[in-house]
Amino acid sequence: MTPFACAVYGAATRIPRGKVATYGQIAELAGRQNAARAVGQLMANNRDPKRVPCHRVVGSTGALTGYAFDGVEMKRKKLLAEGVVFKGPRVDLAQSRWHG
DNA sequence: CAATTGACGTAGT
DNA sequence: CACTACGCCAATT
Repeated sequence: MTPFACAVYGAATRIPRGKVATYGQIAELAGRQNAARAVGQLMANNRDPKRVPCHRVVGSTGALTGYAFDGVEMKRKKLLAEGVVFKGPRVDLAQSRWHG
């Protein structure tokens, strides 16, 4: 595990239930403000979906971009179940965005 | 070590 | 708004 990856997963773990964070946010918490893309890479390659709530990570617009194991559909359901507010096809960041 | 890849982000059309 | 064109970064090949 690289230090960066560790920071990223660490940050992701801190996301409270019912809230979501953007890739950019995670990148920032991990110390690389414009590494949003790299963050996605790690999530996609994430071998421990049980340890990291990667379903609480969405795009800056609130769009659900992907979910490695169960697909975007399942991701949406999970968030919905946790109380995340959706605005049409995407998350309503105005309400459900996590402020760390 | 260089090239390729991907769950991004912002600005412009 | 939806779509395109570029910039960015770390992991993999």
